Amino acid sequence: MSSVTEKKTRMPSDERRELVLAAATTVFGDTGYAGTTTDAVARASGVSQPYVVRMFGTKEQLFLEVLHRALDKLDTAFRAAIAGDPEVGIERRLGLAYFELTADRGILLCLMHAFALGADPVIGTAARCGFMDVYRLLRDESGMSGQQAADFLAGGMLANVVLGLRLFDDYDTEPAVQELLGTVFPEKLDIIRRSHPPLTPSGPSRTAAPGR
Amino acid sequence: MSSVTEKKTRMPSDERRELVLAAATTVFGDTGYAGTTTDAVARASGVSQPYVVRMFGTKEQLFLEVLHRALDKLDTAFRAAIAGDPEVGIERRLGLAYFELTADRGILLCLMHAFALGADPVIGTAARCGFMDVYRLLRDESGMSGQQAADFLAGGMLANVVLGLRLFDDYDTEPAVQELLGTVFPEKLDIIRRSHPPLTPSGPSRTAAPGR
DNA sequence: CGTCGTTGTAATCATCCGATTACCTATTCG
DNA sequence: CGAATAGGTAATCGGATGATTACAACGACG
Repeated sequence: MSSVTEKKTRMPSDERRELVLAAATTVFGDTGYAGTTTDAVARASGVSQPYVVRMFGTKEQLFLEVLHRALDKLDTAFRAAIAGDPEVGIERRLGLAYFELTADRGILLCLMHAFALGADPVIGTAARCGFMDVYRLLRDESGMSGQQAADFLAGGMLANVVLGLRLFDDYDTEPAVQELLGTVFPEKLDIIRRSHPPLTPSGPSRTAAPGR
Repeated sequence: MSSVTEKKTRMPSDERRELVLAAATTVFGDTGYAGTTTDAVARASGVSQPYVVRMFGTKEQLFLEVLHRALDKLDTAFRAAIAGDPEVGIERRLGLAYFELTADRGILLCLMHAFALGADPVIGTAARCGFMDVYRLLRDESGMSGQQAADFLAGGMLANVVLGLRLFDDYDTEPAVQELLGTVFPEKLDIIRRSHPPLTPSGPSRTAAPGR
C-alpha cells in the first residue's frame, strides 16, 4: 500500500491537532454534536479514537474547540471585510466574506448546531456568547444600524439553513429551489454550487481508514 | 400520593399518542434528534420507554412524526394568516402567526434541528421537502414575491436561532440582547418573554416520573 | 362469567460509544 | 549510546440506549 502522502517522518503535533480540528468541524457539521462519535472524527482525521479523546480530554471539549475555531474564522473574516475597500458597500463586503466562509460547510453548520443547543449548560453558554459577540461586532464596528445588523444576521441564518438542508442537492431537479437559492445567494451562486456537490449515497469518498 | 390528575379510567389511545408527540416535540427541541433518548421522551410523557418505541416503531419514525406534526402546525398557521383580514398587511399577518407558534418552543426548535440534518438520508429528505413546501406556500399563495418570501423566511430563521440559543435567558443582564430581541420581535416582545422563562439549573420541573 | 383484543409495563438483550489503561515507537538530550 | 519525554495505538471497560420479549391489567362483548 504505497500512499502518495506516505511519511516516514512524524507530523508536528500542532499541525496534527489543527488537522483533527478541521476534520472534526466537517463531521460535527454533518451529524451534529450528539450525533457524531469520537471514532468518526478519528477516522476522518486518520488517527486513532483514543488519541482524539486524549488530545482534547472530552468530546464536549473537542466540540467547544471546534466552535471557538469556527467563531474565530467568522470574526476574522468579518473584521477583514469591515476594514476592506470602502468604495464597496459594507453589506456587500460582509456578504462576500460570508460567501467565502461557505467554502467550508462545517464551519457554518457547527455554528448552527451549537445555536440549536441553547438548553445545554456548557455548549449553550458558549454559543450564546459567540453569537452575541458576532452581533456586537456587526453593530458596533461595521457602521451598520442595529436593524441592518439583524437583517444581515437573518440572511446569514437562512443561508446556514440552506447549507444544512443540502438544498443544493436538489438544485437541478426542483425549480423552486433554483429560485430560492438565486435570491439567497444573489452572487457567485455557481461557485458555491460547485463547492457543494450532491451527496452520493455512498458519500463523497474521503481517505478511508480502518474502523475501530 | 394523591395526584390531582389521578385517574382510574384509561386514557383513549389517540389522546395518549398526541400527548406523547407533544412531549417528544419539547424534548427533541431541547436536545436534538441524536441527543434525546426514547427514555427521556417516555418520562416526559409519563409512559414507559418500551411503549414509546412500540407506538412509533423507531426513534427515527417518532422524530419524523414530530417533524410532520410541526410542519402541519406551521402550514395551518400560515394558511389561516393568508386567509385573514386583508386590511392588515400580509407580512404582518404572517408575522403574528409566527409569533403564536413561538408559544411552543418545541415546534420551531424541532424544525431547526431537522434543517441542520440534511446529510441524514431519511430525516434530511423529509426536512428538505417540508422546508420547500413552506417556501412554495409563501411564494405562491400569500401574494408575496420570491424576494419577500425569502426575506420573511430569513427573519423566521433568525427568530428560531434566538429561541434555540435561549437568548431570552440573558435579556435582563445583556443590553445587546435586549436591543437585538427588540428588533427581531418588534411586537409582543413582553408576551414572548413571559412564555420563555429562563432555564433554572435544575430545569423547570415537569411532572416527575420514575426513571427507567 | 370468560375470553379476547387493546393498553401498558418490567425485565432484559445486544450494541454502541466515550473513556481508560497499558503498551509501543519516535525524538531529544546528556 | 542510553535514558527520558512526547507522540501514538491496541485492547478493553463500563455505562447508556434502542429495541425485544414476556407478561399483566383493563375493557368490550357474547
